[in-house]
Amino acid sequence: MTLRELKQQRVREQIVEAAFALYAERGFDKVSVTDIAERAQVGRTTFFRYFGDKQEVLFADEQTLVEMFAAGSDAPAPAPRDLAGALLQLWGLTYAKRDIVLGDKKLFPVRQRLIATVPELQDRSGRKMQRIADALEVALRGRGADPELALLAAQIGIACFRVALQTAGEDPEKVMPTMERVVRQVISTASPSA
Amino acid sequence: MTLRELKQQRVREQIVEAAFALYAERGFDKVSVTDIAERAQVGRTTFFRYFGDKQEVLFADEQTLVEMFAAGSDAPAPAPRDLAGALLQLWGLTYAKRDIVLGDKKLFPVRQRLIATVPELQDRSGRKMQRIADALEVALRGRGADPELALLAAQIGIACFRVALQTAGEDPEKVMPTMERVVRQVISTASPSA
DNA sequence: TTCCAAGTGGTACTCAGTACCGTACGGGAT
DNA sequence: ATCCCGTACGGTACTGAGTACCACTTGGAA
Repeated sequence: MTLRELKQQRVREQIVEAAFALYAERGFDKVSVTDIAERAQVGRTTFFRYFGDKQEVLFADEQTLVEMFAAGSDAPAPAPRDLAGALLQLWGLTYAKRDIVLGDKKLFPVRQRLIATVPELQDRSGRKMQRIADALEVALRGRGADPELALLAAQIGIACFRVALQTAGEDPEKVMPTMERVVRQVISTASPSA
Repeated sequence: MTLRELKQQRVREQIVEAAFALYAERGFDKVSVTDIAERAQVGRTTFFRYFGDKQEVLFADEQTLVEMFAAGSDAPAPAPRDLAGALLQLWGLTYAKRDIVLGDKKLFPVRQRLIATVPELQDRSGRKMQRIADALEVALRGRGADPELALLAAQIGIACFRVALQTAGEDPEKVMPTMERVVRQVISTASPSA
C-alpha cells in the first residue's frame, strides 16, 4: 500500500472517529459538518470528498457488507434448494468476517441509539438494508435459486434481519444468533394451515 | 366542515398538485420549495406549515394508510390463528378504501418513477413502509396474534408488499392482486424441507 | 531532480429548514 | 352588524448542508 493510500485511510478513520464521538456527545443534529472536520483536523471540503453527506459516515460499512455477500455467492452451496439454509449460510459467512461498525463493540451501540432516535437515520438505515437485500438476491440467484423466489427470499431475509436487530438490542454479539432463531421461526410458522 | 378547514384543505391540495406537477416536469432536485410555493400560490413559509419537508408532499397519504390499518384491526377476524389470512384481510380492507396517492392513477406512477430514480426518496419510502409495518403489527396483535409473531409477520407482510410493488410496476391496480399472489407464494415455499 | 496527477482546503454560492413577527381573517361573542 | 380573539398567513433573516471553483501542496513516476 502506497503512502498516499495510507494517508487517505488515516483521514477516513479520523473522520469516522470524530463523527461518532461528536454524534454520541451532542446528538446527530447538534453536530455540524464543520465541527466534525475541525475535530478530525481536516478541511470542510475534504469531509465531503470522503463522505457524500453527514449521514454516510455512520454507514461507512455498507459497501463492505455488500461486497461480502457478493463474495459469499462464490462459496460452495450446501443445499441449493433450501433457500433458508442458503440464506443463513450466506449471512454466517458475511457475519464471520465482521464489518467495520458491526464488528466494533464501541461503534455499534452508538449507531443503534442514533438510528433509534433520529428519523432520517432510520430512513438511511433502511436504504442500507435494501442494498444488502439486492446483494443477497444476486447471491441467491448465483446459487441457482429461481429468480422470482430469490427476490422474495432476499426481502424476507432482510425482514428477519430487522426483527433480529430490534430484538437483539445494542449487543452486536447477539445479532447473528437471534437472526438464526428468527429464520427458523419463519420456516416453522409460515404455514400453520398449509 | 367550517370555511377555515375548507380553505386549508384546498391549500393542501394545491401544494400537492403543484409539487407533483413540478417534480414530474423537472425532476425532484431541480425543484425548490420556493418554486412549489409560487405555483401553489402560497408563501414559502406556508409550505412548511403543511409539510415538514420537500419529500413529505409525496407521501401525504402515509398517515391515512396507517389509520386505515388501525381501523381495520377492529374488523372481525376470520381465522385468528391464520396469520397470512389476517394479513391479507387487513390489507384488503385498507386497500379497498384507497388512499390519496395510491388510488390516483395519475399520481401513483409519478411517485413510483421518482422513487425509482432518487435515492433519498427510496429512503423515505422505506420509512413509510416501516410505519405501515408498525401499524400492521399493532393490528395483528389486536387480533390476538402472539406479540413476537406479530412483529415478524408484519415485517414479512411488508417484504411481500415491496416485492409486489416492484413486480407490479406503475399500475396501481395490479398491486393488490400481486400482493396476494406473493403472500400465497411465501406460505407455500417457505418450508420445502420442513 | 523534475514534472504531472491527485488530494487538500479555502471562498463563495444555492437552497432547505427554522425562528420570529406583524398582519389578515374566520368565527364566536354580544 | 360589530367587536374581539385565536389562528393562519407571508415576509425577513438566520443557520447549516451540499456544490462549484480554484489556487496550493504533495506523492510518485520518469
